[in-house]
Amino acid sequence: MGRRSKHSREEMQEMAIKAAREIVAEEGVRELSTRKIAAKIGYTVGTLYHFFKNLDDIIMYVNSQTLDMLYEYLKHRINKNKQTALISLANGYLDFSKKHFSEWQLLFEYPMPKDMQYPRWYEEKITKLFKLVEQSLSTQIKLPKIDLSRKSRVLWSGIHGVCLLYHTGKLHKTKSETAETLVEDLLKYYLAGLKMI
Amino acid sequence: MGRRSKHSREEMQEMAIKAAREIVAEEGVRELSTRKIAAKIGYTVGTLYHFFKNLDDIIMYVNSQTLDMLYEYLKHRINKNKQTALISLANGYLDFSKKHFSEWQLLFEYPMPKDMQYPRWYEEKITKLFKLVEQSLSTQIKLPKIDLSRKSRVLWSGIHGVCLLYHTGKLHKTKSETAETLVEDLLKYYLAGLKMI
DNA sequence: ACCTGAACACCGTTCAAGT
DNA sequence: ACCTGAACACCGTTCAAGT
Repeated sequence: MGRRSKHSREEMQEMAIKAAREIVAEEGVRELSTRKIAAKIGYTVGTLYHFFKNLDDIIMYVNSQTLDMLYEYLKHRINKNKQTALISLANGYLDFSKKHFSEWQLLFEYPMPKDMQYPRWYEEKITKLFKLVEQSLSTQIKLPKIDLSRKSRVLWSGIHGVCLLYHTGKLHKTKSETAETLVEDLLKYYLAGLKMI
Repeated sequence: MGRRSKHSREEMQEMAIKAAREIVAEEGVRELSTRKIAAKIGYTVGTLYHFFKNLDDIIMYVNSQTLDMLYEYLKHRINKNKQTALISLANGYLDFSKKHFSEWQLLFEYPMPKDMQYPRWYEEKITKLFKLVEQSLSTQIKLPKIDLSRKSRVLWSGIHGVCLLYHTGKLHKTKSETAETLVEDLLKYYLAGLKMI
C-alpha cells in the first residue's frame, strides 16, 4: 500500500486532534480511543503512531486546544470594574465548564501517568491563563507583585474546586447550592480578608 | 464446574474490593481491571458479575472504603484549638492524599459516567466527612447554623482544589509553592473575611 | 445459586511488508 | 517517509453449560 501523501504531516496531526476532540465532545471522555480517531479521519490505527507518541500524547494536544478555547472564552469576560472583575471571570469559567463539559473533564479528570511531563509551550498556556486571573485580581485589589501570583493561584484553585465538586457531585449532597453561589461566597470572603490585611 | 461455595457472598465482595484497592495502590489507577481483580482472588472474570453490576460498581465500593479511611485519618486530627483546628484538618487531608495518592485519585480523578447515581449510604459518608469540617470551622468561628454548611463546603472545595492542582500540576507551573503554603493562605484570608463580616 | 470457559466486541501499541 | 494489515497482549461484559 504505502503512502498516500494526501495530507501533510501538520494536516494529519490537526485532523487527528480535531477528531479526538469531537469524539470526546459528542460521546464523552470514556469513549475516546485511537481506533475511533483513526476511523474518523479515514486512516488505519498504526498511522497515528507515526505522528503521536501514544493516546496520552494525543490527549495532551486536545487539552492544549481546550486551554486555548478557555483563554478565548475568558478573554472577553475581562473588565475593569473594580467590583465585578473576578466574579465575571469566575462565572466565565463555570460557564465554560458547563458548555464544554467533556473537554473540561478530559483536561482535569483524566488520570494521566504521574511521570507525564508537559512541554514548555503547554505550561506557557497555563501561565497565560493565570495572567487573566492576576489581571482581574489586581483591578479589584492593589497587591504587591510577589503576592499576586500566590493569591491568584489560591483563588483559582478554589474556584476550580467548587466547579469540580459541582459537576461530579463528589463532595456535596445538597444540590440546592449552585456553583455560582459557592464561588460568590469564596470570592467575597477571601477578598474581604485580603483587603483587611 | 459449578459452584465452589468456599466463600459466602459477603466474603466474595469483600475479597474483590480488597483486591481492587491493592491493585490501585500498588500499580495505579490505570492498571485496574476486572480480569486482574478476578485473577487476584482466584476466580474467573465472569464470577465478579454475579456480585457486582460492573467495574464502575466495584470502583464505587473501593471509593466508599477510601471515604472511610479518610474519615478515620482525619478524625484523629480534630482538635479544639481555636487557632489551628482547620489547618490541622486541611493538612491531614493533604497528608492523606499523598500517602494514599492512587486511591485518592480513583476517588476524584476517575471519570465516572455522568448518569452514575450513588446510593444513600455513600452520600452519607460524604456528609459524615463534612461534619468534621463543620465542627472544626465552628470551633474557630461562631457562625449561624445556616452559614456553617455553605462555608464548610466552600472551604473544603478550595482545599481540595489546591490539593488537586498540586498533585497533577495542572494549574501551576511554579513548583516552588507547596500545597501547604497555598492552603494556609486560603484559610487565613477566607477566615479573616468571615470574622470581619 | 454459583462458577467456568468461551465467546463477543472492543482496546493500545508494534511492526514487517509494501509504495 | 509514510501507510497498511495483521499481530500481540490485553480489555469489559455476557452467557450457555455445568454442579
